[in-house]
Amino acid sequence: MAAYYQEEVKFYVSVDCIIFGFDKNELYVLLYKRTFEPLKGHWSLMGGFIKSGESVNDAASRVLTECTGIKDLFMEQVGAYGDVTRDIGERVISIAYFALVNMNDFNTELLKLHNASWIKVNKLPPLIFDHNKMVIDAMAALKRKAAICPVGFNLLPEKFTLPQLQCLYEAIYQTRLDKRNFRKKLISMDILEKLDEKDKEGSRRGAFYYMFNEEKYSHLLDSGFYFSL
Amino acid sequence: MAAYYQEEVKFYVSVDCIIFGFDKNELYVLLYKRTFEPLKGHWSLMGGFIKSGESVNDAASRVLTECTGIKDLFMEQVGAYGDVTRDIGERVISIAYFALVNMNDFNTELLKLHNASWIKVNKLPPLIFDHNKMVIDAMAALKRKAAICPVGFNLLPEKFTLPQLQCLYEAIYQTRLDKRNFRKKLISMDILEKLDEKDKEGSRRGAFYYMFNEEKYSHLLDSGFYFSL
DNA sequence: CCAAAAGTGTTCGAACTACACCCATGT
DNA sequence: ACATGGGTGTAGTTCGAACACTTTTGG
Repeated sequence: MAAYYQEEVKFYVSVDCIIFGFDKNELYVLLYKRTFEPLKGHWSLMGGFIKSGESVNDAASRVLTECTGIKDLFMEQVGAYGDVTRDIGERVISIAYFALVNMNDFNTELLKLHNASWIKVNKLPPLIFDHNKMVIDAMAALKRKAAICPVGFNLLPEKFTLPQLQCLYEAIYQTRLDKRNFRKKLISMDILEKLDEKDKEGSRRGAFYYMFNEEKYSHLLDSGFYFSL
Repeated sequence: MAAYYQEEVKFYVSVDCIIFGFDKNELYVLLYKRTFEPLKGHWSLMGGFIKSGESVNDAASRVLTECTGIKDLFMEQVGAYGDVTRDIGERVISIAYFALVNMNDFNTELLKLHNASWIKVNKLPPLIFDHNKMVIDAMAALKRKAAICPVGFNLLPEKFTLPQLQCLYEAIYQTRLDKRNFRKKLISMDILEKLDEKDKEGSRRGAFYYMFNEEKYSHLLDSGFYFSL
């Protein structure tokens, strides 16, 4: 391959992943304690260096699969972070991604293995480098995305209840929503499938399970519908 | 400085700038014909490699200043582009930024010097690499941004008329807007200053000039107001 | 006097908000 | 029987969408 750009400088480039989870009415981020220098022992996002012959997206996928054990998570780029001194080791340019995962799919062994924990987004500890800013930016990106695309379902089990779904959106938007208005809107969209089965965990009466109907949704998209919450 | 990451690979990292301009009811992008290999002679965005000791944002500012002659343009990151083969020379990871500029502030000599031209966004030629995608993504970013922040004014002269402003938003959103509704909304926001002077270019009758009042706007922001169009 | 763009109010319907009570069930 | 969360409908308001005519003035 011709060396066109010889006189230019090269940089380390990494990806950092903001992995969101949801459980018991709270949004969580997956954080871990660094096991290597610099800043060994400090809280950090999951990340990794981009390897030769690997696209930036592929690197993010790889890191996500490594630390969740799940392939093909929903993920989206947040942005590039390029301050000269953002990494105190050496200069590293990093590209942040957020991902959405169903916390119940998770085996706790993997967490232990990586020295990782789920931390409530409202109670973030100080993170290394500019990782706090990354999480904040990722939250904003999630809000924007969740308002116009039905991505929230990635944070829930396949079968979920409407109260659960409402709690999820309340956690994402950091606000309270009216129960009746929320249900009305969701049901009128006609993208959910109501099951006969009930979840009896949360209450004596039990709440009906629903499933997101991908097919209906993409059909509606074709006919000019767009999701908005 | 300790060499913590020695075993990792380094990459060329560049910035590419989507510079938007507006004139005579049309949105333009500043493009240039490459004067160096690879793909010399092809249409391309303005870009440049990140230099040692320079942050990614600084690199974008530098490139913008170099090719517009203007400092402190409004600019915002679009995202990182990291496909392995996106650059046919060698592997380069690129971070795209869009910027907004008043086309009238422009000296045509600089354009000549860089072999650059203003091209209508609706009539983009094929660009090198993934630059077409970058422009499309930048358009989307501009739409999103313009809907929630008064950034459009950066594309206009300091003094502008309401019909001009409306045309600008029509160009950004790629749609027609109702004259009366548009004026009503803008004026009710109370962020514009009406001047006594008229622009007699566009019509016999002439249209009153307005100016964006930064101070009023930031004052309103403090009291919970938010821009939305 | 005519062409061409600037400027101006009102009405209608859709969508959002607010709000309170009954239901089902396990203990 | 009661405590707990699940489920339902309506009225009022606000906001955006649609819409047509008058004004100004240079040529």
